[in-house]
Amino acid sequence: MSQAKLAASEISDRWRLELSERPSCRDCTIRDLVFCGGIPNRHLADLEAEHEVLQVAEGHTVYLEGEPAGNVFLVKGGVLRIYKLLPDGRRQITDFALPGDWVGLAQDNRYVHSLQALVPSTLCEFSAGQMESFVTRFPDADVALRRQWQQNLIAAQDQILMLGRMNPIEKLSNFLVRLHQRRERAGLHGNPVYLPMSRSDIADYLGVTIETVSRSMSRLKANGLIVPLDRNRIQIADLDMLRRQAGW
Amino acid sequence: MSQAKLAASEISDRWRLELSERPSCRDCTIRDLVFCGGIPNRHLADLEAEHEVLQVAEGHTVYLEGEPAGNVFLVKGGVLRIYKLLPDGRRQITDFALPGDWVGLAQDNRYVHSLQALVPSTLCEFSAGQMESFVTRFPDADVALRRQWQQNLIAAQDQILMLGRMNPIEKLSNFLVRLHQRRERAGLHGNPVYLPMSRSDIADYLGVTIETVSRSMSRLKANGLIVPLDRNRIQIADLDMLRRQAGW
DNA sequence: CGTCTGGTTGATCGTCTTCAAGGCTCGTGG
DNA sequence: CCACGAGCCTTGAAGACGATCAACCAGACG
Repeated sequence: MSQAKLAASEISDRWRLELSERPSCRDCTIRDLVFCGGIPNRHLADLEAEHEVLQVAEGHTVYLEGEPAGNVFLVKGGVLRIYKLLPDGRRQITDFALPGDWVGLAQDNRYVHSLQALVPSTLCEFSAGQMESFVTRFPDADVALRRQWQQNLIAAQDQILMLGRMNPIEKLSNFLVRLHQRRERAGLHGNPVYLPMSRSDIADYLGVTIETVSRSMSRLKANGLIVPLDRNRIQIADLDMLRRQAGW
Repeated sequence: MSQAKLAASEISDRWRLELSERPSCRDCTIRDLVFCGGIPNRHLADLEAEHEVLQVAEGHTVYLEGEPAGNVFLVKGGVLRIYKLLPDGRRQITDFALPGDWVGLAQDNRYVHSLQALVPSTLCEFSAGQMESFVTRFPDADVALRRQWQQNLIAAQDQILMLGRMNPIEKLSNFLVRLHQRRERAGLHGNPVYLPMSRSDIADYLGVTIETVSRSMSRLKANGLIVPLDRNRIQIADLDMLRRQAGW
């Protein structure tokens, strides 16, 4: 088993799949979303041979900010939190990584943030060299990859506006609307919105406390904009109004 | 004159330089900083022919969020503010563009933010087609450009942490330290820090009010961390302490 | 059935915003 | 050369909003 290659502490919550254990890239559900779509079918064997598939358990930290970098990851399934910490422990979640997202941003060969699985997740793992090789061999993959980075930057700028200039109600509305539209774009239906993350995660994403998240949620509910179904699922009752509050 | 090509309203504060008026790319002071460095000397004539050089006056808006996009710009000289607005007029400055920076991020062929000159500025203007052509012809330029986008994303994540989790003193410290190091990296000396922007710009960058910026500035001064020389120049007296407050 | 965890709600506190006044600098005109 | 005014910045006082502290609730699990 491939698990034998890994350190003892990692065995339980992180392992690589052997080639034989992996479904073919041909059947990958997110292939069209990402750069792999830019790689012709006849080269799929290359693609499959030149990356690992990593399976991680809930709560597992894939990498920590400051660790020596080298690999980039494509989220194939699951949800992960991307976050940064201040020395005293304050945490800011910069994004939630969903299927189709790239993670592994590094500077001076160190990861610039930490990555942790919120639910059991599957990641395609590429070395920097492999990535470089792909983009030079397949121009379409290059274009797709650049577009992906730009998307990330656009999303980051939206979040900057949200954090800098919105009040908690607007922040939460914005968050729900974006989760909604992200799922719609991925071809799933976005209503009800599925929230795999805890209130504490939402708080650290919105730059407020958990109590404020809770109160804002209650107020959106009282105003008839949302109907919480359970802890992790929220029905949007008035998308237009929610959108307006979110600054759109 | 090239000014004749432009609409009357634009004549006074925006004009393109004729080829003959422009200094050669060979002598460009920022060439090594950016993708142009990836274009061999023997192809410099191509580079020069395939872009415009745009000169804009202080206060001029290069483009507005939502406008039809198409061109990207490389800042050659000057300082500009990149910002987004909420419907009710609240403004968030996502970044200040300095020489060597790329601007012109678009989605669905619309600019995703607005760009306005803080001081008279010079921009190299490329059409999307020209950029595409460059990156396919010159792999080094492609790599440099991708690195640039990643840098922008890293900076955006830093700002997300700053906006979400820091108090005003920490935000301002962070801002000053980053301005300092940005100048040092560009080969200039960063002390005293030069602040071409108004308090109102700083406030909209940090996500606070101008009064809070002013008070924080006074407090940093009272604590002996900085010595304001004049409105636009600040001597850093204790960089280490400032760094620590900035979360580093 | 009791405990534990995560979430909600209430009361109080502190910080940043808002509102207001005054100071500094610089350009303009007498 | 100085008076004046405009714009920008600073400082003070009051108020509001979100954080903190604390109690309580609901569901999961032993």
